[in-house]
Amino acid sequence: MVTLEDVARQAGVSLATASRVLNGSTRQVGADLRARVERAADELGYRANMAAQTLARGASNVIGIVVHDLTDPYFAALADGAMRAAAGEGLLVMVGTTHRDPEQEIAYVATMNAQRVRAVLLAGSRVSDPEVTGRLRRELDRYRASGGRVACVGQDLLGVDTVAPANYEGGAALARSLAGLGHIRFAVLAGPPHLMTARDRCAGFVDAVEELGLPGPRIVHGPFDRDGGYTAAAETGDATCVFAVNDVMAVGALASYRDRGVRVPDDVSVAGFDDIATLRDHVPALTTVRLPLADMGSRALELALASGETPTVDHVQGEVVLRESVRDVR
Amino acid sequence: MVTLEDVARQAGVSLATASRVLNGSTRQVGADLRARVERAADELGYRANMAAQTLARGASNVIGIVVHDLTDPYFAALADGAMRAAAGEGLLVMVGTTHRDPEQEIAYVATMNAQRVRAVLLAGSRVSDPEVTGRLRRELDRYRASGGRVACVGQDLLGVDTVAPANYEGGAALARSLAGLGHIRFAVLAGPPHLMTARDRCAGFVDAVEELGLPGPRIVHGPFDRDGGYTAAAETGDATCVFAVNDVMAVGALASYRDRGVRVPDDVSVAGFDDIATLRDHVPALTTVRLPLADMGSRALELALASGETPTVDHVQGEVVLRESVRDVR
DNA sequence: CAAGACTGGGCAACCGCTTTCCGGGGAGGT
DNA sequence: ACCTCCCCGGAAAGCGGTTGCCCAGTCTTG
Repeated sequence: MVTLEDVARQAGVSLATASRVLNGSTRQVGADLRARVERAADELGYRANMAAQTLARGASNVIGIVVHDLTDPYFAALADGAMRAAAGEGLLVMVGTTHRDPEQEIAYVATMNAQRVRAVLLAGSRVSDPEVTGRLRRELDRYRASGGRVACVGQDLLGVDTVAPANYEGGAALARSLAGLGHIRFAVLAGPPHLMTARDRCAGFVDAVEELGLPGPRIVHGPFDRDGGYTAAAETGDATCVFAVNDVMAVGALASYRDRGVRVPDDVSVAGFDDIATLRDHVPALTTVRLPLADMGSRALELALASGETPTVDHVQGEVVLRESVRDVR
Repeated sequence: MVTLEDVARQAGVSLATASRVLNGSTRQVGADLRARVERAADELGYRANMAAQTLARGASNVIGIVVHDLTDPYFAALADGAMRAAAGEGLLVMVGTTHRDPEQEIAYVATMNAQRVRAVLLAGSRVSDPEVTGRLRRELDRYRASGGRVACVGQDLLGVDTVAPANYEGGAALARSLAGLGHIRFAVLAGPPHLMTARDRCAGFVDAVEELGLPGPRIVHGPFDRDGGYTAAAETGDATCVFAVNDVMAVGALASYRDRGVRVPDDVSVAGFDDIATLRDHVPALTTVRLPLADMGSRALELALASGETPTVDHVQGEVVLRESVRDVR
């Protein structure tokens, strides 16, 4: 393993000079020495040891991103946005996948803290359990106490910079659009009761429906993924319009109806949430609420890096996109 | 920032003892001191500084994964498999996204080397340019010279442990299946000419078609993504069966045909490659060649960590999955 | 009961790099 | 010709841990 000392010796200069040449410094180094050092480094195949550099500088150039599930396009898009922004700042990215286990999320914050990453991004829904949230907050505080920066994409529950998708408002806007098409009997594939994102989207939808004087939607809980949507879709009763709280569940629901010979949108209309890019070619095209996921990811990184005294909360509005999976029944 | 020294002082023990208690060691520490140290660490909110630990131990617990594009479900699945395996080994993951730029890939290897990661996984197709491959190899050699381990998912071109999907054979098997259904005039949406994965799949398909004595398929080049498939599908002429070299392109092709009123599979049959999970509910269901992506990712990590003197090459066979996007024309 | 084998605690060297501080030499000013 | 200032090179003190080694005390064991 080639060290800076090897390079310095080979070039016949001091450690200090070699360091200044190779790893940047405010100080100048004479042209001849500089060339000698560079040549030596090249010949020896020197690569700076970042661990040593981080230790000496007291600051790393790594950020951490903690996501629930990278194979879920929602998180992939979010992470991609954040990673692009990070690359733009010359930062490396360490990714932790919790597979939806809140304990894992806490553990990852501790780990990222140990890594002394410059910032941590928490992507993904909070859960409603205040005990878990409390422990997460404590771990975050511990991290921030030693100079770490944190941002979160999701609910503003952690007292940190947050990019908060307007889940409630998005659900409500969608409900109003669907009611505007003449739908009256709704059902919601509501996901898990403890997941805030699912809850907020569902609540916005239900409240809006009720404000319009329509009968309250039938709520069907279940997992937050494709299979959850598939299963839950079997219990939507006589609803003419079904809202799945995310696109992946909506696609599951569509598959379920298809398998059971229920036509969409003729027999039942289906809408989702997120507007996942990979799903845009689905047939029938999915009505949904579009969220600018990549922007949200990069925005979260910006917030984290810039974070000042009082946390900033950015509310991101979704945009209802009507497509052929819902029918106009007026 | 709380250091081990702070903990040791607060607990009234030496640095060595505190280290042995908190960060593991073969040496025993008496129960009372151990308790004192643990309490002090907890009170102070101590987190070991991994940079220091890495430096002192001379080995980090981080691995690097370099992918082309995380929002492409192919890479997401691969990365997820590798990350699960890494988590099982107690390793952290640093992810680099090249956005399909080979120079970026080389740069990331250098960076991962600087980070002294335990292993680097290179996921994704090689390109046919030998100059670029040569530079990548040199960078990898430099990394391995200092004890780094490397594995690759893709073509066995780097002289490292490799998980090699049988792209050529998969393309050929698919061709034989499709010909078996009575198809005669084929077209291939072949992706970019320089991308080995695209090339191999295409070559396998073409060779198999010709071996069967059928007319050579029409080859349409274009980008490796959804839009590439969409555009290329406009030029498939009178082919009755179209092979897109990956699922994402195939979905683009399906969209193109739909937009132009060409019915699939009635007017034209379409097949892809990879069997992307997110796309399994597509309508019509896509005929494809299934690759066990998550397993390939975790396998690559295993290979890298275990890597011995001579590189191992694992060939992974794909499995043809016939679904409704192709028609039996016999 | 003495001697050797363990146990467990602490000192200090070291991991590889950054950066402060010091000093020598050349340029510019008077 | 002398002084000052600036420029640039090097010595050395950290950064926060790990670990080899020494040593005192306790446990066997003949």
